[in-house]
Amino acid sequence: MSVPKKYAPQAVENKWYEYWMSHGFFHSEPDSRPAYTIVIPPPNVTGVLHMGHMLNNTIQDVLIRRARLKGFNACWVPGTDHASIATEAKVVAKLKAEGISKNDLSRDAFLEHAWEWTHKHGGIILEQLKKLGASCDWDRTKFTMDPDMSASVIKVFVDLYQKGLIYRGFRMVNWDPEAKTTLSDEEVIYEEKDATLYHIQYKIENSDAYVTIATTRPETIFGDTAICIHPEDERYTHLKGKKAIIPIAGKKIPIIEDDYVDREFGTGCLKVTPAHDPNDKEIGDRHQLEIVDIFNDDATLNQNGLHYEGLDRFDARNKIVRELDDLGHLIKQENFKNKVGTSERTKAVIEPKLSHQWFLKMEHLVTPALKAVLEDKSIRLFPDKFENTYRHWLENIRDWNISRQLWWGQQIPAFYFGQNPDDFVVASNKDEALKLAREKSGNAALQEIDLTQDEDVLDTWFSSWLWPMSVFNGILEPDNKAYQYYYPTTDLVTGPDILFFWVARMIFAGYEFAHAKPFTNVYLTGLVRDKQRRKMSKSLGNSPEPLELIENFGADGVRVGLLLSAPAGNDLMFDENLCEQGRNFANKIWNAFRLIQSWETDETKPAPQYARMALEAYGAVFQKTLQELEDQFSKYRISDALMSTYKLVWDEFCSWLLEIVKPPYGEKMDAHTKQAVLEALENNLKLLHPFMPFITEEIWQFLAERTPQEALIVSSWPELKDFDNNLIAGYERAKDIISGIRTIRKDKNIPHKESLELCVLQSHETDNAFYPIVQKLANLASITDKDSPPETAISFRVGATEFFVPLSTALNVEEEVSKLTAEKDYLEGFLKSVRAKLANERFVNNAPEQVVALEKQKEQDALAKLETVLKSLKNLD
RNA sequence: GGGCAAUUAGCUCAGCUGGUUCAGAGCACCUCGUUUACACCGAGGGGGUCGGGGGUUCGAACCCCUCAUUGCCCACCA
Repeated sequence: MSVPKKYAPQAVENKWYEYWMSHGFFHSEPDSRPAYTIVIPPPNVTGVLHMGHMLNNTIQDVLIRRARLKGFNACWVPGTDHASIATEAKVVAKLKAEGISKNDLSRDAFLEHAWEWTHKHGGIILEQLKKLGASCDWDRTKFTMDPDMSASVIKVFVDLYQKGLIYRGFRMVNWDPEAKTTLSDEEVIYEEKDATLYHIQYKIENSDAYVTIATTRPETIFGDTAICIHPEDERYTHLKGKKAIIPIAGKKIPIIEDDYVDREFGTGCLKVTPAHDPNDKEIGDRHQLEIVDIFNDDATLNQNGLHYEGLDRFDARNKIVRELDDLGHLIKQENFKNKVGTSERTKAVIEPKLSHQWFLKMEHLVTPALKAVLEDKSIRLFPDKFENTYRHWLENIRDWNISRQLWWGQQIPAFYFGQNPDDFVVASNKDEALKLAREKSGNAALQEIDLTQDEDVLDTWFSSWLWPMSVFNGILEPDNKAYQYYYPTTDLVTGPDILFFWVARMIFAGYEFAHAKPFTNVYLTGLVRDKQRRKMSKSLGNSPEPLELIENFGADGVRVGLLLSAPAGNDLMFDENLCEQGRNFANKIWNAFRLIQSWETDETKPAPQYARMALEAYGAVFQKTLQELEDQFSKYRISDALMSTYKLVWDEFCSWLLEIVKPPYGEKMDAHTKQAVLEALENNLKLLHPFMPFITEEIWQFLAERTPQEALIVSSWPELKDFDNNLIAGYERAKDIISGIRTIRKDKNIPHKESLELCVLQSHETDNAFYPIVQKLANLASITDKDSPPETAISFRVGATEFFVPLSTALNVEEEVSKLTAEKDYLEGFLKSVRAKLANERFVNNAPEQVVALEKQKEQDALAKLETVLKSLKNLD
């Protein structure tokens, strides 16, 4: 098998992905090994892969591949989310484009379209993940609307209802007039917007007086059922007990007093519209005010809006303002900054609306969830700064509105049998429901046909909060082997934007239904932004096409690019240069491999001293890196871990080790050294594999004939061993000496081919051991000890040791003198400051002994250096 | 309105409980270098008064106060 000169990722990536799949390496079954489980944050079933998914899933794959190498039974469960509102919106839009209105379809007919759409577009995103190299257990792929998944959701709903945690309530909820459904508080995004504060005067009944209120929503005057003043506001005492007349409508409403009113704001007078504002609703409840709803479901005005009936709320606002102005009721308009809630999905401005909805009580669920994250730390958030956010949300949580006026999703298992609000039962199937309904109504003659199931479906998150359990069928069959084995899962990797939507709720569900946490570590990624820090979005066109990136840089390159600058919780400024760096790294690895495999060996040749030394030292450096990686991974500092690996391979392995052991031109290599280098390469491939699975497997398979069981993906992580720090220190000194000589060559324009001599003043044992390396790499004819500096030579120091390179060409005395003089000046200044410090009694008395001793050592070292500098200067005179 | 976090080289970020290296990395930049793995490369190099101001300390990028800027989260002031 010949090794191609260029590494061509595309063919290689497909080849190995198929190979891994066909040998079932991604598949996991419970066994005697410890489990390492990750469940994917299920993307929307009809979604398309974007850069956020790329980052997220690369991190998950790195974790799962490393766990697999470390001997865990690694299981990464993939799947998709039905994404109730998002998918329904897409289907509605698609039907609309075909000239079909959702209103004209029956529920069943609509669902048929939705399923068709799901089957057509569903799972595309999972296919895209395969290109990235995601080693998911595809046999376990789940969809949140799979029959068993839906059954889990229904079971949980019934269960919570029976526990009294789910209830039906008439409350003010967030209404999305575009999707015509309610939304949870979390699905509403508040944005500051420029608005107008209208001052409108209402006539006082039986009087010529007026009262002026300030409002941002003049269109709601038809829903006014009171004017409210502060009880102690002296400006308005004369209005107490009077009635005001709503302009245009002419309706009389009471003037009431409530200390909710802020006297400083606006006019100090508030119009009360209980049907369309949560605060007004509360005031209304306190004063038993009438509730007048003026909107239809699509936020057009209803018959209460009189001649504005049928108009959209914003059109109506403009027209009403004009009419008020014409009638002389508009006193003033002022600019005003207002927070407006919009729907996360449709962007429509949210309308507060009173309606019957299903709610889940949260109070009881919060307690174990707070404890796990903040007290026991049995669940850990990375980075931990999110603990604050988490705490705050949980401590201020309100009941969760879980019903949605949509069709795509799990239909609420509540069945109505009568006209009263309480005439319903909750059951997981119709038979059960009928039984309960007969009991509850006392009417044994009730038939199935008398039952009407609630039209609404459940919030998407009411199914995805079960995900870590339900993918293993843990809700329906909690004793099953897989669930017992894989749950609780190990890591969760997701964005902080769904910390409340999903992460916290999974923790609630875990403790409520499994009495155990759903996962141990939560890695929260940042947002992928463009170079200018803008969010990536379709409309800006600043989002690269992931598959094109993979095409251009290889999946390995893109993975490295994404990881290089993605510390947990920090936004990632994506730049194609990062992928280029990843691709370059792959190229480097490829060429190192090509170099090594090209070496011809001579069995009779002994291993040279320099190679033995370098390999031993490299071994220590490798172990040190291995140790660093343990630490970095335990803190989920994935980009640091990648950088450590990057430097190990590029700098230590390629730039140093390979350059040192490389045989002189035209010579063969000894077999022992080549073997050792090959082993080092294999170990590097193991460390690299989680980051760059494809190229590493490709090289691994080139290196030897392997059976499937010997594939890199299922090999083993290198063993952690003790290492000698002195060995590394000595090696570093050798490198410094080599750099010193390279600098001289560069300064003096001496080509590498021309060999030099090196003289050492005050030689040290440790340096000695590594001289063979220095001699080889710096192309030295000799290294000799000297008692005093040679006549014409350039000096440099490494640590306290003085080195000289005698030059055949005449030395530029002037240049040397000025260089040495500068050094002399620096050392003298340095000495002065150290001595000042040591002369400072307060320092000597207060600082720890160690620190003082170190200062003294620094003084001694500087003194010694100064001495040699002075000696050299004298020689040059 | 409340809370949290950040501010260190041109860019993106490290810098653990204040003390061994005149502050580190990667990328970018500059100089030189191609018959001998790789120009998707090599060698060498420049670059920061650690956001401003005060304070504590023998000693501060690190602790305290204050100001400024940015980001995020939460919140029903019309």
